[in-house]
Amino acid sequence: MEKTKKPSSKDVAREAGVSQATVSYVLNNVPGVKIKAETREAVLAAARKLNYYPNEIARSMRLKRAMSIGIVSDKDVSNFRFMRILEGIKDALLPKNYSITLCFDKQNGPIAQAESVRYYCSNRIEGIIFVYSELRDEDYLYLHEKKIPFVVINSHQKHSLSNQVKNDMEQALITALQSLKHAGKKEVAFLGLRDRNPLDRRFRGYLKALEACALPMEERLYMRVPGKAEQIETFLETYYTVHKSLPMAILCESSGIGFRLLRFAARKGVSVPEQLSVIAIGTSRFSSLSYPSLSTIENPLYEMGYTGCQLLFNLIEGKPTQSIITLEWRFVPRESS
Amino acid sequence: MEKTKKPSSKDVAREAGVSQATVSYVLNNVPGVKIKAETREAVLAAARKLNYYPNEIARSMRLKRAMSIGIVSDKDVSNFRFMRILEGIKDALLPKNYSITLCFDKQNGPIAQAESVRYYCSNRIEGIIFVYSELRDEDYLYLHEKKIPFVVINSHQKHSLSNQVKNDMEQALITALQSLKHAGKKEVAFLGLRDRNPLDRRFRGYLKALEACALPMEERLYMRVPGKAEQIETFLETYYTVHKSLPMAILCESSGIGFRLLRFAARKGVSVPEQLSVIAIGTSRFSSLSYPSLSTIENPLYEMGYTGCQLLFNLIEGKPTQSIITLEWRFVPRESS
DNA sequence: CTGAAAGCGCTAACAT
DNA sequence: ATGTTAGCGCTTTCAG
Repeated sequence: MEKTKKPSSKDVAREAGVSQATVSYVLNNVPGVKIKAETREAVLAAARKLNYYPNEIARSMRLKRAMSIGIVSDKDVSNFRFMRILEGIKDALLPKNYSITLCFDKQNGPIAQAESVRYYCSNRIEGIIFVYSELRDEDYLYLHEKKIPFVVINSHQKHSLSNQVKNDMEQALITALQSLKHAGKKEVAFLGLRDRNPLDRRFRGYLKALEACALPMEERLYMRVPGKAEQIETFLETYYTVHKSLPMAILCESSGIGFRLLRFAARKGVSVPEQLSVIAIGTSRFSSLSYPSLSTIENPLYEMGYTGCQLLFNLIEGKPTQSIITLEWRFVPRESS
Repeated sequence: MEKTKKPSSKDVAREAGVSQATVSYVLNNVPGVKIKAETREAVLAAARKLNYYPNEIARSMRLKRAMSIGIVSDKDVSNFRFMRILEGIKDALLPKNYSITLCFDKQNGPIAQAESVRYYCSNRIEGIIFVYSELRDEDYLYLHEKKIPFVVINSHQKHSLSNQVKNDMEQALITALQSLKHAGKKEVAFLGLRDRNPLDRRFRGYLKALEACALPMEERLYMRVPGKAEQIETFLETYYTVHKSLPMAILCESSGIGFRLLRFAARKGVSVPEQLSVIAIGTSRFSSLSYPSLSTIENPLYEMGYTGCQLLFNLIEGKPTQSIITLEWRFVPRESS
């Protein structure tokens, strides 16, 4: 791997017949420094000729900024959600020319020894974004105390501490139910699993939305299936045999359950959305691929990444900023409603 | 965000009453430099007292090494596989104190303008690992020409070019079928989808393995279902009604299909593995969670990451190295076989 | 065994 | 409008 030494800004300066400073002024478009069009051209030409790339390390060193931020994520986040959030982060980073450093924090052990924190201390990164990874109270405290810029992007975090991008689905739920009501559906049922606590707030959100929309609230509309997702089919089968029909509209706890319901309806010859409207809570890669395509209420993943990153930059740059940002879920109507 | 300036090695030196050089010698354990135990202690104590972390940027600058490698991955890799490979990479990186920089290469456009290459040119990374992302022939050429250290970790790459970690499942398939034969299974069927080209090599591998094991090769054992994974159940239902039984052993194209088969068997009261042995091709997070747990033939994901990273380091450091490494899949017997 | 000093490539006062 | 120069924090000859 015979390395031909890379050209430095000095080389460019010599080639263009100017000083190193001028090269820096031109290449960085330093505001307040006027350069004659002629010299500017000469510099750019020289840089192109030598195929010059500024050495980011030297730049970092001089600016005393790492030009990178650390991302630590839970291993079990689905790739789809993680990537979507990353895209948001990346786009917020792009104009700043910052890079992303992946950190592998061990779940156990004090955060002071986590890779992300060590990277921060050794100037490899300027701040940390925790994506869907659980932070303990003492971790929050430590990060604050050490004045480490950080942001938590997480929908399941229990308490509302600072530096957090949260999300709220109440409004989107109301919009969704409202649209069902306008379509003439006089009742909206809820289909989900009973034994899964983390998603319980979806059921509670549904109840609140029912109330807000003045839709009937009755026990028989709460289709909460014990066991695992596989039981949904069996449940529907039984329900259908007993009632000889399904509710006019069903809100599903997750898109997975939404797809199951669609399949069931197709098998029974129940037409969607005429006889049955289906809306699912949650973002899925397949929502628009099913037939009929699945109406969903989606987490603002991209925005969570984008906004979270901007929040982090405000912290890094010491700008005043909100410490908790709440983003709204979106109702995305498709063919099934 | 009031920054209290971080201590430098100079501060540590002053605190310990030694020179900056000595601090460097001690902290880096420079080979060939003997330090009196007494001064060493003084330095370490001072470092601890000041809570000193070496500035990695300055270090990079001086060493002219970025101390980071770039990872570019296809967005559609499942998180499970990607993370497993990353763990391998990470572990290979750990003793070297290198970090991982995520690169977002656009699929289209010349690789010369991809983020990974730009990062390399500007000294942010020392090499690139492409994980499951398609590289065109001209990309290979470009990377070689520019002498950029890179490695491709990819099972689906069509042609065998250089700098690649490939994998081979032939041996593992033979081991698996052999074990079925020893368990007294006189025939092994294949269950998979017909209309999916990328996995076709699994079926071909199965045929080869049958031959190697001297097991019967008959059309009726090739259960290749047209359509999508959902059709598997219907297919099995029909098959079972017609034949009144299932083959004694079935090799499944993917773990998803394996789970479907297990469920079907349970429903029909077919005991696994006594009446039916099941083995699936592919790594899954759930293999050991089903009942009975699913025997699988697994891609060496972790090793692909680990070895790929070592290969990259050989390239970076200019050491002689194999340019293509092939890793073997593994047969992991569990309860279902 | 330890210290003094040079210098990596860049930017930003300060000069001119 | 552009050049001169100091120095970011570290490693590493070279001297002692």
